[in-house]
Amino acid sequence: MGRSPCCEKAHTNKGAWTKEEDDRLVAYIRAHGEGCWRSLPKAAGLLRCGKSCRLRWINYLRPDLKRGNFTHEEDELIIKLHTHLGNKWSLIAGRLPGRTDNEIKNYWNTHMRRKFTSHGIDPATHRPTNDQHSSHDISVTSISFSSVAAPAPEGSSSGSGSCHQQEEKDDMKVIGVDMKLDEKIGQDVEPYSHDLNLELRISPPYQLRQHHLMKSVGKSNRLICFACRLGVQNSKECRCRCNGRTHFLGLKTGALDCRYMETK
DNA sequence: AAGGAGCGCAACCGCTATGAA
DNA sequence: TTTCATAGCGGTTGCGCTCCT
Repeated sequence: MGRSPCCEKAHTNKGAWTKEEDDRLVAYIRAHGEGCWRSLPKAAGLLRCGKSCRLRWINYLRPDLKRGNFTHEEDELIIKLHTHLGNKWSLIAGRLPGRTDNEIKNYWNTHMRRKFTSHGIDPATHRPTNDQHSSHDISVTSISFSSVAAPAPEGSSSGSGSCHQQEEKDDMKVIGVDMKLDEKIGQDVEPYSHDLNLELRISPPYQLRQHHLMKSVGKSNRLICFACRLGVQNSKECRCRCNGRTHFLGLKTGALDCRYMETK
């Protein structure tokens, strides 16, 4: 037995919203607030599914939405957050005021993904697609994007022959991809002088690097639980009661502990 | 100028999480 | 504890627009 439909599909409109429908939805929410989405369409006089109303409001009609192109700063932040969160679009959107998860998802799947792949980088892993190493023996992957065309440092192009191609129409450019073996963990890495340097350290299981990570975070040596590393400190799954730890980029630091990043 | 290909984005679908009864 | 309704999320689809031949 399947789930009952969220609305009577036979009597609901689908497809693009009309101006009149938008106006009705906005007027209703302004008057009554975001209440029960299921009952909203009927109350607002809309022949729409509640789910559809919710999507329309969140993704398009909300007054605090920022429309228009993504800025370079937003680009960087999206890359940074995607490195650590993956396809958690709602979490990423939560760090980008005025942007919706759907917008960011679309932007990633169209613009960013193409830029990554055109430079020979897997957008899912942020690693070179022709990477010959297995995942367990790579510890550092530095992917740097810059709006300024700067010469790539010598020897920084391993694994990505397309990094230096100039034919890219936009001004985004991969400066360097650097991979180092596991024994490099903890060593100082000569920084590139770029606008942004993302360093993703793909490492052995968290506990093995606990001491190093605690030092880098500058906190006590208390172990944090799995729930906190996922950024859900206040959940009932929390075993360590580390609520309220410092935020970084608005994220609970625990969420970043297993793979941390540096920006320059 | 016409038509096909590719792209971008809004919207939908199916699933999971959550909370109330 | 179980069941069910609802909210929310991520993946996917489809349409309209632009570009290219």
